[in-house]
Amino acid sequence: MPELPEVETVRRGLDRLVVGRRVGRVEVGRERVVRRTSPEALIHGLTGTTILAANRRGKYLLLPLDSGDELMVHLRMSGQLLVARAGTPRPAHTHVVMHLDPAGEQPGVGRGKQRGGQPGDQPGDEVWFVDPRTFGEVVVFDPGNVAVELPELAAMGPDPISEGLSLAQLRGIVRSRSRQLKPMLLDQHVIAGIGNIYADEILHRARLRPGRLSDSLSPAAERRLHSAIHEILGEAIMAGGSTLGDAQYLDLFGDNGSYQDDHKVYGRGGERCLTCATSWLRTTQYAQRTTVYCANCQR
DNA sequence: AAACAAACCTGTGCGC
DNA sequence: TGCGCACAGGTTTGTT
Repeated sequence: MPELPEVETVRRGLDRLVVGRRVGRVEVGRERVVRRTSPEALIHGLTGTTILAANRRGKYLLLPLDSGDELMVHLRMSGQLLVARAGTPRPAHTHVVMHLDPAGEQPGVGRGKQRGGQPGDQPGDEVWFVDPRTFGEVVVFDPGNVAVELPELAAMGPDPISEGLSLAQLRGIVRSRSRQLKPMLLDQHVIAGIGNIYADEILHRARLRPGRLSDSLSPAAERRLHSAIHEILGEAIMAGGSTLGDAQYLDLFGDNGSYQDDHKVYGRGGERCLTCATSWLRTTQYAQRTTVYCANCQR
């Protein structure tokens, strides 16, 4: 489900509510979501640690811990990260639960107000990892050994938001290979964070067809692609991401995004193009993914 | 090097 | 109402 804007929205929620908090008890339900290591490794790696930051690279959430290890969460297609007061009934498919000590108990590290009560005088919060399809995963890894423990991180392309992607950089990327633009945008080794929704929206904004070869762009077209990547991702983050009809994507607090209301092509196959108002949007396939584009606007 | 297919799972919506 | 099929935001792996 979630692409860069959705993961970024979750990251901001973690930054507000989870960073600076100490992890108490950890529960693991289905082992599949900790398949990279084991339930014991996750529980041992998290229990008693304090979360120092909430970072994101592409669709990966990376939370450094005061132990020196790092927590990685990937939502894949149907994963959600939600916070709730301890004791709140959990939804189906809740596979990992992290109990957070009450806020304000950590001297020195706390971000929120030090609310001066005794530890334990209020229920702590819980962070839930919920994932019906169990494609997502949760792992504690050693960042000093990332090439072995999370090799895909080391091989990932630049993240346009968290790391930046200059026009010169994008020119280097598109000219150094001859790839169809849609599969290229989806390839996390090339640029990190773009998925099926935003690839289509970016190409429509840039007025480029999904099948155009990356090394066939004019300098002006390269500029349009560069601008579109930043504009679309930026607007989507401002809107809190896209929540589709099935409401699978919700942020940390259970709220939906609103960028779905601004989609110009995704999910609109067969409709008239909103931009040119003359052509009908075509649905086709690239990289085994449904792709919608306007043959009039996009060349 | 790049394109393609299948695989990993569960839920939902649609046609019959 | 019930059943079967197609399809879904992602990524990896193995083949052409």
